[in-house]
Amino acid sequence: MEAAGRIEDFQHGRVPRPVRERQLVELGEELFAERGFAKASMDELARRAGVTKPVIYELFGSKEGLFRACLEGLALRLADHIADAARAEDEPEARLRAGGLAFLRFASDNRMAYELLYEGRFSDAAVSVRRRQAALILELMREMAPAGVDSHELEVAAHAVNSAYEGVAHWMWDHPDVPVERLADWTVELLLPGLRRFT
Amino acid sequence: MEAAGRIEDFQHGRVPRPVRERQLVELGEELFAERGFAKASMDELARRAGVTKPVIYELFGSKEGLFRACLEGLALRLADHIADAARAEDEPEARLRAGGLAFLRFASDNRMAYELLYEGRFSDAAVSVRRRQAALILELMREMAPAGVDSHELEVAAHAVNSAYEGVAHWMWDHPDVPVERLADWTVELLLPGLRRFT
DNA sequence: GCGCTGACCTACTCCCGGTAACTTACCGCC
DNA sequence: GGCGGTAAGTTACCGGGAGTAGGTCAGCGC
Repeated sequence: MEAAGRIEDFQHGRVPRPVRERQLVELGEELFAERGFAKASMDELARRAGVTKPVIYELFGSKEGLFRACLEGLALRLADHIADAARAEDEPEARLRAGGLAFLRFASDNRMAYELLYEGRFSDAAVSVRRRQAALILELMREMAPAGVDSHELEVAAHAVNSAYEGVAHWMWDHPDVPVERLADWTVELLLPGLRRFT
Repeated sequence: MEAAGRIEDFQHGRVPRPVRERQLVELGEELFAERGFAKASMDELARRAGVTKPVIYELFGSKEGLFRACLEGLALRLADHIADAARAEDEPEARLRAGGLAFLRFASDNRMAYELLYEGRFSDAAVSVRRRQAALILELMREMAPAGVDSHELEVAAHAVNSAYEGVAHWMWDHPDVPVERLADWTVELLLPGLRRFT
């Protein structure tokens, strides 16, 4: 009987499936980010959502299914963020710098979300996230690559670039005092010379 | 009373703690490699070792404790493998190629062990493994870097190089037909130009 | 022989992912 | 308006795995 009504109250009682789904994904992202995959419990998610477990299992099939659904949104947000930043530039160097900076900013501002994306290399979910990121970079590179470049070599370069930035992100978390722009510059200086061949 | 006697039989009955410890770490590495951390069960390890669970918990405290102990050995082996290969060369380019090749070979020949090392970025165990690998590369780079190079920049480069190779390893698993030497060459060509500054 | 210590086991507890079977609110239709 | 049918949700459970309390049993010093 409160006038207030917290957000969750909107979803109390019976609600169409797609709404429940979005709500659960949202709460799932929070919970997984707080606790990590292993320590997040489905019972707790159910409690937070004001629902019982079978509802979640009806919608997502399993804990991993829910996790995938949560990753989906995160991965899309990250990829869009990077693609937008990179495509705003034309020159290869500016593209690399802008894309890399966007990535590092995302990792810096959404550390929990980022780590969620890569939790468990063994899980094919994380593997597919990495593949998609590399595919994005590959696409961006292909838009500028001259004809005659070996396709496999380009793919390998894309994977290497992607992972190199991941490594930089890890260093960044250990050194929060170093400005992200400087990191982006260093990484460009390291990678660009070897990438000139592809432009 | 069999003449045969499988290896485990040596450890049956009462045995000094350090021996049990080594045996459990060894069997643990196998089990974790087979199933991954999450799906490996302590009951099964106990069964394989011919011991009961409390023995394991007495020695390692928790499942994660055992996991750490297993990682320790793996990480050391990997690091030694790379350091030996790299230090056998003098020229920067040859070092990078040799070290990188050693890494890729390890990842190729011991995929399970490798993935074990990085299972779960969130787990601080994996994070510390990555840090140590980067530290090794940093050390190798420092042995050749001229004075006056910014220390932070060198560290970032080491992390980037390390992770770049991780990314290449992932691509490699998706393309087992491509010879590892070619991958090593491509990666050297990509990274070396940007590293010349540090040599 | 006697007790003490170190190696090991029995027999649990609790938590968590997952499920089978049942109940309730709502919506269209006569 | 009431009445079925279905979408939405619940209760009450199972199995398995991490972790533990407390007991057993062999050997060694004395």
